[in-house]
Amino acid sequence: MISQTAEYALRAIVFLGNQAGEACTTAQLADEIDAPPSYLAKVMKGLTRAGIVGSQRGLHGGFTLARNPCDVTVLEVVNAVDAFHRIPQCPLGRPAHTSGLCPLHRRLDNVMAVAERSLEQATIGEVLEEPGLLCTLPCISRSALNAKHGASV
Amino acid sequence: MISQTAEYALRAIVFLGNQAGEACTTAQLADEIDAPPSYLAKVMKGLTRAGIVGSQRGLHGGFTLARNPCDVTVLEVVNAVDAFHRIPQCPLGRPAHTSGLCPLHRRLDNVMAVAERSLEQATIGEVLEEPGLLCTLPCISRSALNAKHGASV
DNA sequence: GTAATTATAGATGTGAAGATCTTTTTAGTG
DNA sequence: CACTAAAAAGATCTTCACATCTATAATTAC
Repeated sequence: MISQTAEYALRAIVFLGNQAGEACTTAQLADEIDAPPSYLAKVMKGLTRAGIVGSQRGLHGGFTLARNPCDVTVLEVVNAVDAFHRIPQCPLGRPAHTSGLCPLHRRLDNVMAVAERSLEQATIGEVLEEPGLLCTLPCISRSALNAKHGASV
Repeated sequence: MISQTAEYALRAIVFLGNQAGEACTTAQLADEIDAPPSYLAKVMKGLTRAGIVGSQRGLHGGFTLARNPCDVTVLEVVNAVDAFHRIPQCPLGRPAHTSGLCPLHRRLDNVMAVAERSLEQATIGEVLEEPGLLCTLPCISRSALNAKHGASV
């Protein structure tokens, strides 16, 4: 349901959301969120096309979050790179069942619907502001963050 | 989330549940549920190992549902062939986060939990007895069913 | 016993997602 | 302008779920 690609995309968005407008290159991002750089480039393209991040080429370019984190849902990010699939009709497509789903697939689709709603209710803003944890970034320690902000860049 | 393999397994279980104890060979099953026969054989092995279906070799052998359909959850079937994955810990495994999940992955795991619960609440018995649809079997029409029960076997 | 039928086991093939690499285009800097 | 930094684009490689095939073991019928 959450593909590896979607996982990278979410990490990237959360990281950018914490960067307060600072542009971030693919190489930087890849290092921070522990994703393969060349693959991340492809993932970021998807997020750019979807309008979730803005991109700037050339020197001092990079990616920035294009929208308010509180308005970006986790589902949007997932869909931007790897569309979430519901069950539109019975997979076997027998003539008698072109409209509506059989009992089995109705239930399975319901599971997907529940999951989809759950993904839609979570926003990036919420994730960023979640209290009670050491890290606001997924799996990146505060110390690493401070080091980065204090030293280089 | 619901892999192709799990889809085949569910169709097979629903079909067997509707067969009232009649043993069904892999070839028959594959034909009925529209699954690749040789692959279905492998899927059925998983269901057998999990104790959800019983198997009988030799002439007049085949598979039968080993338990009361009402006691078999959709989740059990899925897990028998293609384990449902929660997020046990932060995928990056930074030392600081070995216990508990970061805000992002806590939410993602929550989505999985919601889906898992939903899969667990649906039983095969429910699917079989669902009213208001032409088919009790997924995507197999009543007429096809009657033909089968009336004629051969 | 033999032959037929069927599940079981394991080796092998295939395609799509995941990942990498190279080239091109765009933007800033001196 | 030339030079460099960075995203965009697209070709290619890799890996794993999905699928197939062949051989073996178990059961029944005769």
